[in-house]
Amino acid sequence: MEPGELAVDVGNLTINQNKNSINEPQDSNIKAVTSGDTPYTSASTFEELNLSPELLKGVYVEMKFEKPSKIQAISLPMILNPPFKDLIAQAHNGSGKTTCFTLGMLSRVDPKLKAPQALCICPTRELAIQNLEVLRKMGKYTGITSECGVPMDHIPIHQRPPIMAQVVIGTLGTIKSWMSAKKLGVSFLKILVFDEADHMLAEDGFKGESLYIMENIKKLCSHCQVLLFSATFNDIVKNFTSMVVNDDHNQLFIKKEELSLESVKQYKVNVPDELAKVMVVKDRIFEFGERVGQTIIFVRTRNSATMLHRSLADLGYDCTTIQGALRQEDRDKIVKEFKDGLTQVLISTDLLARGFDQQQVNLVINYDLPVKHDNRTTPDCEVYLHRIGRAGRFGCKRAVFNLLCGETDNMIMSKIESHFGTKVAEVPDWRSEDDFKAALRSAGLL
DNA sequence: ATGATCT
Repeated sequence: MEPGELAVDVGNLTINQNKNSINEPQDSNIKAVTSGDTPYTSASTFEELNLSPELLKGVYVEMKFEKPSKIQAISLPMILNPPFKDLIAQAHNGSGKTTCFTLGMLSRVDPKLKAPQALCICPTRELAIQNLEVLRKMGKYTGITSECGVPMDHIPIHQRPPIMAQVVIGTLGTIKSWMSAKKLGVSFLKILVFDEADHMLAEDGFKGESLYIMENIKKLCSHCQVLLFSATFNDIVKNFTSMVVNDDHNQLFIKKEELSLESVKQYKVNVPDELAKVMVVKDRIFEFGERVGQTIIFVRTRNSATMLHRSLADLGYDCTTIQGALRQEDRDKIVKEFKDGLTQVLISTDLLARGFDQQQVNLVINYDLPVKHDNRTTPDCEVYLHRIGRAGRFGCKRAVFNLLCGETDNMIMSKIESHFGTKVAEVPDWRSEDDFKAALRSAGLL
């Protein structure tokens, strides 16, 4: 902590949950570090935030929110009030981060100025589209214009008119190309958001590209508020974030011990070979899965996504698969079908590991464990947390099955367990229907 | 040899 900064333990503030989030993880120990002597009062109602009547209507009528969640109560006064300091905020999956920066963007836009004033950068096309849908819903009565910056049509960038929308939400690559083609003016930007910020700033993530955008904007904008949001910030990224925000910024972090996985029932299943993995998926997941809601199966590579999908399809099991090599239209179609509940089981690479919000998902399968890309024997604990965060965003039922094959997998799994300080129960026999039933029952799913 | 974004 910098000298002069004030650490406030806001752990005992009243928790005001959104009506519709039954099992919102308790952000019980958010550590707030506010810089300087700017006082902030936690907002117990949305009225206190001085939102426009149109925006407030969107919050209540469209979003059906009642009161700010914990992260919203603490972060929104920091985001919405002068001097509009930069913010680094960590909060649990499903705790309402999107609402924080969406309200931030919508309320800082000057409706009369028809130019990009808020920009949100996301790691994937799917997340950008999802975030834009939330923003349009929340901002329905404001008349604020928005545009999705993802590769969509086949019109070359140079044949496009300049972007006029007041809020732009998009993926890194598209935003970057729009900027270098001078189609996205940033002179009037007031607020810049990085969703899944730790990944956006990670060395093995999108660090270089993010810095390009950041520097480009800072050259043309004297004062643009920067918000960094994620459920995870490892120590390396955490240290680096101070390089991209103003020295005089606010921070909200969750204690590592508090980032617990308690609300998810985790299991490990030892299998002898890959065929056994496929058999577990078809005999257990398909048998029980449909009864307990939707399922996402995470695999490591695009190729194994395709292979698993083919194996299951050959056996007559109905599921879909998504990965970055598919055509954009196909990706959109598969996500839409899944969100509409038309498909029950979706196989995915880590494309959907972060941020993807589908409340009916109650089961997550780690067909392959999440590992570092430069070292396949090292677990990627951040990705693990994000993957299991896809399950049970609504209601209190959720389970994760980790399929382990061989010594290395067991070693990786035990490293994940010790990293989070949790013990993952083992399903004794992968062939036993009763063992799976017992596991699902214990998770509250049967 | 491998996830994610663009030109």
